[in-house]
Amino acid sequence: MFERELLKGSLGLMLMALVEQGPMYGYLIAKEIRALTDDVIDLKEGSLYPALHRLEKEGMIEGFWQRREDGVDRRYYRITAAGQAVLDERRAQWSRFSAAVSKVVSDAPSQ
Amino acid sequence: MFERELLKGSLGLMLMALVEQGPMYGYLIAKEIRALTDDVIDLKEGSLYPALHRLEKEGMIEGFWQRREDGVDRRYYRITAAGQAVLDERRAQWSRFSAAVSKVVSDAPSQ
DNA sequence: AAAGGATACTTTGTAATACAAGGTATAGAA
DNA sequence: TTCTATACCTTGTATTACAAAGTATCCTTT
Repeated sequence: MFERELLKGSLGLMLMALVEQGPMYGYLIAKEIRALTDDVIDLKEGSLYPALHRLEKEGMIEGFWQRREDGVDRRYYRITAAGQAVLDERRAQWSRFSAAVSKVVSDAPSQ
Repeated sequence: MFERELLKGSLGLMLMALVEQGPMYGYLIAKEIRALTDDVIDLKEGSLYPALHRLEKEGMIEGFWQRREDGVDRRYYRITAAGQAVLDERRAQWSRFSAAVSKVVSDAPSQ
């Protein structure tokens, strides 16, 4: 990912936002993000799984194993009540922050 | 700064965007960013000065000392030609990235 | 049948960087 | 005199995305 540093701080937010819509597992989350963003954000496994573990450890999401018919186990995650509250907060924070950066960065010189 | 991680990757961009408008020195840049963003982004000195040094070392901006009447030295920075090219690129990148995050994070469930 | 790719999860080590906390120095206000 | 604002600097730390490696299954292609 060439926007490596940009991703920091917004990855957890995106993961929580996706999991909020219903139980999802890691691999699918990565695919969803690629699809939604036209490959602008292409999450690597070394980022994705540690981030999910981190969020689970913090109590933001909770994971559970689900066995498919073919015997393959997948770890689904859903958002917790605490996670929902933090998500709402972080969503607002992202709005403020991205608007602030855009303002500073915007082509138009001040005034 | 409570949005510490969010800032990563966008700080250099903001500094270059401000310096693009004309020579500015560090302390003033921090004040400008606070003013423009209504204190949403409050740059700490431990972030600001190393970031300016980094950008200068990379050849994105160039600094020069200017002495005020009272004898105080200030280090002004202006953007370089190379920096201007990179800034244009990063500005576009920021647009793509922030739009992508906003899409993933947006309240509306997909479809 | 063998090879490759997609699916699906995991781990270890590394590089990058915002910031806390300390420092220096001057000028003006309380 | 003490405090605040101005203006710069540095060292050490915590965080975290990612590269790279591994495990295992299934399906498609050669």
